[in-house]
Amino acid sequence: MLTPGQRKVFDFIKDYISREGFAPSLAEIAAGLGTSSRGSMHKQVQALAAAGLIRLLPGRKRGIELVEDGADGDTPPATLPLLGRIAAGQPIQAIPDEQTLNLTEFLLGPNRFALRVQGDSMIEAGILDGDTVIVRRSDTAEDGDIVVALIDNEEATLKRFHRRVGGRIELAPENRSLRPLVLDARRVRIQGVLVSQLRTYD
Amino acid sequence: MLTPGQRKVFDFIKDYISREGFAPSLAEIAAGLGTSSRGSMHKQVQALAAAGLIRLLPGRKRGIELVEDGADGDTPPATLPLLGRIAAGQPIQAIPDEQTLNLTEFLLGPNRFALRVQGDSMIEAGILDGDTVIVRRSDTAEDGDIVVALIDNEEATLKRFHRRVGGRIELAPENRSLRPLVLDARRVRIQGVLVSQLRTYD
DNA sequence: GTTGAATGTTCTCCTTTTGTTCTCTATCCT
DNA sequence: AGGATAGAGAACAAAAGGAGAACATTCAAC
Repeated sequence: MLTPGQRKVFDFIKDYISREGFAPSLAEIAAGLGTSSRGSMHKQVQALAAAGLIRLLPGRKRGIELVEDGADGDTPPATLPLLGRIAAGQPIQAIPDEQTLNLTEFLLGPNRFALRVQGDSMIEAGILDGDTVIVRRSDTAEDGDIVVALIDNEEATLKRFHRRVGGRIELAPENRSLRPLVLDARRVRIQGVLVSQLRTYD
Repeated sequence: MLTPGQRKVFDFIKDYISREGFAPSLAEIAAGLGTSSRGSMHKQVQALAAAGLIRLLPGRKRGIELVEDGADGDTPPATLPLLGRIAAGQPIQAIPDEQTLNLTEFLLGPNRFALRVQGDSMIEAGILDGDTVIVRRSDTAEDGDIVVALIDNEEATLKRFHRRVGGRIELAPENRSLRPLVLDARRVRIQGVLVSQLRTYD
């Protein structure tokens, strides 16, 4: 296990290299951590090399290389630690009985598929252009579900589903600047119900 | 089996390590559990080591290592079929060279942890109350990143990060009815950068 | 080449943090 | 009552790591 100092040095080196394309000098590492001792950084860097996280080219200026190994040494798990609940203005509160997030059971399931969303029609439901949605195959839906529907066997659309009187169906976007569609049920074929949504920021 | 105290200590240690990247000191564990006795924590930690859940490096500061759970093997693929792109008013278009969505590489990675979001402060960024976010541990951020920040070592918050003149930092909610915070950089500690967001509708 | 600034290396000295050990108490449960 | 569990707090020693100096090398400019 790394000490706090080693951890900070290692993180700094990784950031620096990805930002600048070459390794930092000891003085730069020190400055990056708010100290001024090159000697101290030398010790830290030696410790990191001993831990196998970096490789040193002794004597060379900026002679630090990252050891390319899976990651930090840990294999990425199928689960992520779920630290708790974050609410503005409060410390992170642990969630009892729920310490890990199992992505598999969280997102996977029978008859599911994914779609990439294009457009802003569901923006007020928090589904943005470029998001990925996971859909459970189903030809029926509950009132209020968000569904993937095929209109006239032609156009596909992601909308909120409502039954209307007279066997009509409303497909409502979540975007004030767009109009809901109200259609005869025969023209609408439900293809699936939205079960989850995800987005990456990389 | 673990005693309640041991359980809490163990959970705290796991969360701390995934959040900070290094092990907590006994005093920090105590504070995390709302007590103040390092001596008592020392006993708990010894018991956890005896139970084989952690490994201790005697005498070392923060000398706690998590024992890797066996059964690691490889992460199961965890993929979903990616049918294509859905845009209102068009048929679903296949995305060339991208027929499956690999959730593992999409969401998992080293140094990541999850948090459940409470509140509407990021609603205009499409992050709603109850969503789960995945955060990459980092103590630095780029301008415009969404970060988990600790203010005065006390309050945690999820906000958009901007550097301001004079070494000040702006933490901006994505909600027109809330005000951005502008704080001295010394009061703000970045804990991680948002890498993804997910939501389920079950 | 020569040269000089940049940079790695080694040491010594110190401060602060932190593990360790002990003693005393306070609960809780059977 | 008696044991298991755990908190408070004090005292001590070791570890981590910063400061700063002195020296050795590297490396790019000349």
